[in-house]
Amino acid sequence: MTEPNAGLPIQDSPFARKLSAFVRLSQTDLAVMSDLYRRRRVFPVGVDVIHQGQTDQCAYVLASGWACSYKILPEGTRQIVDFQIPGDFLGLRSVLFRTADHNVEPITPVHASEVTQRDLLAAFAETPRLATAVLWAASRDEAMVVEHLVDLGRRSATERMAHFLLELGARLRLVGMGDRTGYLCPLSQYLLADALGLSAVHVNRVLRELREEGLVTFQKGRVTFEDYDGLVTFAGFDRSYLDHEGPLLM
Amino acid sequence: MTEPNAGLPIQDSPFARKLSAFVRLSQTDLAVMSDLYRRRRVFPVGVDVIHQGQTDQCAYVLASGWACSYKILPEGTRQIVDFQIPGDFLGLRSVLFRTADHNVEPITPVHASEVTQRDLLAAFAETPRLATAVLWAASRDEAMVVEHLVDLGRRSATERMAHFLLELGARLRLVGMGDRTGYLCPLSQYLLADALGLSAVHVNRVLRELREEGLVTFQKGRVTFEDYDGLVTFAGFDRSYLDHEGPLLM
DNA sequence: GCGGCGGGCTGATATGGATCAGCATCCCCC
DNA sequence: GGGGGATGCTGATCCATATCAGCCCGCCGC
Repeated sequence: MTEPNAGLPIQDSPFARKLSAFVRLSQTDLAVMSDLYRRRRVFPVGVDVIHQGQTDQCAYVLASGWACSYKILPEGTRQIVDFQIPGDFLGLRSVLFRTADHNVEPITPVHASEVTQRDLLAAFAETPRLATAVLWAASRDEAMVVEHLVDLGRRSATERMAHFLLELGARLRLVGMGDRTGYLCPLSQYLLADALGLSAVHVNRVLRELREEGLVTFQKGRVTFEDYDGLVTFAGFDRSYLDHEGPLLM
Repeated sequence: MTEPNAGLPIQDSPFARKLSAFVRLSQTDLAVMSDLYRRRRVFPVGVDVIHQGQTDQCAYVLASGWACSYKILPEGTRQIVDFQIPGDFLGLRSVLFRTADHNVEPITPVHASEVTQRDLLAAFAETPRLATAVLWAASRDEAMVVEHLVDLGRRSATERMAHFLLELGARLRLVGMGDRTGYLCPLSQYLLADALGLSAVHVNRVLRELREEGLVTFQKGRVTFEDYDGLVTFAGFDRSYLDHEGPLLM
């Protein structure tokens, strides 16, 4: 397999693009970031990136591919907490805990850069602006989990799916992997079910319903928005927690 | 109203007690913390501490009383994301966003110390160890939200309630407000319903069920564990995400 | 060329929890 | 001392979603 975006200038990496939505990154920031990108690793499907209960994990920045973080329950079912796309951290939270409290598993083959606790703190010391940006990224991750929690607690299955597809679209657009018309999406209906707290059967029916309503189509690995504004209204989607209009910190 | 724990030495404050579960705090750390505690405010029930959509919010450290953070949905219902008890941050996440993405409302009268973004970054510069501790506290908050998400996604109403009561108990014990036999709890069944994604009616039935099973009793503002180990098993509760055995960082 | 398997799809039936309606108690305020 | 607003509690009914069962299709390995 060829290394995706190997020759990409650092400011065009998904990670830099995402952080740029929050702070304006200087040449120094970019150089330090470039350093973080050094230790590249590849995870094929089936090899966990982070394993629940394991100690002394390090974190990763996802360069290409899709992953998901999840928790396993005693009965054997699982709850997917979130999906990760290029530019996202994998296991940032678990760096601070003695043992990882969740799993991260690749959905497609994954290229990721290893970041140890030491690397991160060193980078922070060098450019505090980057520290702020990373803290922002972590806050954004938490905001997404909160929104996901609202999904599960108070939205119907159909609203939940609509909201989820919109959020994913907005995130992908931020790193240049989709536009207002839709995006490529490697998630199976089983994965959606594990994420949305539904059964796979019901995911199928909900997708059909959204398709028949003329709102979104999810077929053959592509999500196509047929009526974006209608979908936003239906889902009660407010993207303000995902970015700002233009960088905040200069 | 008299100021609760006004004369309390700083190392006995709930905030210090909680952070001590993670790092060993030096005299300097405690002094800087004492400084953060300076600007005290009081919020009676009915006055929001943080208001969704408002800009330039600051955060607070809760000194006494209970609060809850929640999101309002277009239809008028709400989802409570978490309850805050003494020692917890209020709105830490919203300091980094231009506008707050959630509400925080007192459940009982609340005493809290105001912390601005500037205060926080200044304190971090002074004692990096405190920065790590705060980052840990934030990670722990996120871990709790994640566990809450698993509650809503994959646990039955009864397991969910059991898990919730256990988690709350463990948190309260960490700040000295409860023990293995139980704790005082000012939450109404309506609040529980908004948090657990249930109807108030069903909350009532679930509590009855747990009582009749001889696991927990929640009556007259007190939660009493009748069979702690049984409850832990029933809920699949693993408290490892809430603390460590002894401080990690020396 | 065929068997196995993952994934999408669908109908029938079961069920957990919502919703609606109403009563009892306590407490606060007039 | 009486009225009204929270809060707790309970029964009856309804509905969203789970569960079970099975089919079809395309892909991969042998």
